[in-house]
Amino acid sequence: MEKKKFYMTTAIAYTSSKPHIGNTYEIVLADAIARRKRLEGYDVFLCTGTDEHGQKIEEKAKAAGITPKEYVDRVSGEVRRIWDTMNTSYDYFVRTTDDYHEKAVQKIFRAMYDKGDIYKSEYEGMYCTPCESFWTESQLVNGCCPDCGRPVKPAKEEAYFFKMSKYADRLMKHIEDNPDFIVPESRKKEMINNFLKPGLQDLCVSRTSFKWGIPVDFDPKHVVYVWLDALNNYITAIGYDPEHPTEQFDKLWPADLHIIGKDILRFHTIYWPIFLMSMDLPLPKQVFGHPWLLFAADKMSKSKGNVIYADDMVNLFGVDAVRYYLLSAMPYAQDGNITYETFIAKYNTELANTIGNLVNRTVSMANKYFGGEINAAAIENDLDKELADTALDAAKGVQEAMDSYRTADALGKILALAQRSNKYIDETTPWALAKDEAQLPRLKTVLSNLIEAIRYIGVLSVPFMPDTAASILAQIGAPVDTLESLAQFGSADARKVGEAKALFARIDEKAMMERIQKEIVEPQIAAAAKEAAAAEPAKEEAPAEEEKEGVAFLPEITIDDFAKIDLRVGKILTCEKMKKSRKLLKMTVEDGAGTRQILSGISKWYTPDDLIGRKVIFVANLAPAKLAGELSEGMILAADAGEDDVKVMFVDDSVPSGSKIH
RNA sequence: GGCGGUAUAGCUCAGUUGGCUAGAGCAUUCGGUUCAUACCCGAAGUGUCACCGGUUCGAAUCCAGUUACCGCUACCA
Repeated sequence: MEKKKFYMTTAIAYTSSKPHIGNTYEIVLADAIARRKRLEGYDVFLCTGTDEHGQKIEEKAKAAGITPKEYVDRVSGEVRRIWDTMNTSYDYFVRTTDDYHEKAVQKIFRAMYDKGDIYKSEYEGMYCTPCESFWTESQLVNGCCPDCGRPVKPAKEEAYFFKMSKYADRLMKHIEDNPDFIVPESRKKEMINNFLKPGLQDLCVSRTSFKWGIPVDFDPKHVVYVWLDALNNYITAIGYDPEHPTEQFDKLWPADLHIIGKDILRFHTIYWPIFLMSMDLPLPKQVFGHPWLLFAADKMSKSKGNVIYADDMVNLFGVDAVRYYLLSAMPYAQDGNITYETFIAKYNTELANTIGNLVNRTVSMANKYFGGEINAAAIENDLDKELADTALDAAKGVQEAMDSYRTADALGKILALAQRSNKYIDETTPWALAKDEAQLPRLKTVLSNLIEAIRYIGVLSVPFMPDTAASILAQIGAPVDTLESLAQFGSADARKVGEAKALFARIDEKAMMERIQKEIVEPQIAAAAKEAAAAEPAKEEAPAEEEKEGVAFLPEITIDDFAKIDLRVGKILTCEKMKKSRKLLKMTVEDGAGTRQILSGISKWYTPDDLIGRKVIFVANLAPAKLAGELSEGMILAADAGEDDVKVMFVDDSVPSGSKIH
């Protein structure tokens, strides 16, 4: 009988910098699901890869003094190395700079154009380079990108647009008809309420402002928008070609599961399905937007020395321990935490003490008492029955949990079996049985049952901790690792077990924390400080994302241009939080001639009390604008004082209101 | 402002369609055991299940409102 196919993908990693452990979570999650599906008998194809185009990369490469291709080759290689370090069993690694991908995307673009779904028009607005996004004037925050807060440049370009609205109704219907299309549920609501219900805007799908992308073949000064480029990896990787159908594509598509981070759900549940509709291709069956892994609920940041990289963790603790943590500590629909302390605690109690020690003590006893000879498991009393039931329950529970990709629940079932097995040892006291010749048959049964329970643990662990599972199965001499062998407790034959070998060495927390401090935290802080100190554009190492664009200056202007701006000193007379807005403060400012109302988006950093009575500089001749229903007649000057920090420019109280600033 | 989510033991979290004295793991205290990686097993707990009303024989669970935090989104100079 032919095996049922299961095509799944991860998002492709953007090659702007090395992925930290939060990014790595995704491929490990996907790998665990893939391995489990294989165990269940599916013909699984897991695809992952790297997303390598875009202006951001073009600029990073320039800063590094190499070509974009050299740059992405390096980062893509690094991504792949980490994926391999994590022992992930992807079947294919796609790169958006691969020749076949680029050609296919060009054909897809042309087909959409020919069909009338893509049309040529003009795009005008403010452009944020790092975010690769256009913004309207009104979207800007303090004249900067609302997403990242960095400066934007005015830009106008001829561009191609995709008619999103054409397919909106069909997409809405699809989402309604297929309740499992978007999971978790809460994410689905965000997509429907924020995008589909208000109505979709046409999407700009080409750029002329930079070169590093896939050229539109019939209009080569344009490159294809990164998302229209990147999303198509899911079909080009398996051989999609609009002109020449391939057997592999016909077999694998539609994808059964796209695993992505919750932050890019919009692209995968709105744009991607619509692109597919335009191509007359079936939609993927499910998109799972997983949560993110956070460092102790704090954002990871190099300057704090708390960026955790997967390879560092693997060096310290071993690949399976890291996989175990990622897969067991993440809640299903909420962000999870990781700290070195919680990692070590979980490692010691669950892996070393509960599972590792169970295997070790059991195999040791089998060798000690019977030279490793054991029988098939046998149920002789209630204790045996309970152990067997727990094992069968674990097999069932893991299946159920994995049907909805709840790896934490699945691992919990495995752990529970290990705990029950340890208890079984206490209840049956093998060391006491060993002292009585007449009890030896019973002792053998006890050990055989234990080994059988451990076999369940081994087989069930295969998708999560492949090496550990293999070691467990080798130690107990169990050749089988199929799910069928778990249908009945005691299905493994009498045999000889192998040597006992510790699976997870216990960690001395104090010593380990000192080592981490010295080997990881301190060097990281030092490196960050060095990077910050070298305010010069970095050359060798790619600069950290945060500090990249901050110092870019705007184009030169003349003194006449400057003279157009009427800067004045004003005293804030009243100030209050605006009910309708989270960011805005409404204030009355004495401007020398009278008073005026000014709104400012600084309520995150200042309370009204901080401002009332203070003198500030404001732009007096800025065209009034209506914000959140209120009029703003000017703009208070404030500085971006750092990442997510704003400081208002206060003026000495001796300066009269209305004073002009030169 | 709109939409959504979360608030449960010191910590991290489970709690399915409302049903007995509200759970698990870690940490804490006490007891047991010695095969094993100073490990394992047992016991003891502590909770106004965010707050306030309501529906119900009965609510952590359903409904209305309030507060706090988070996410998405929006025309916030």
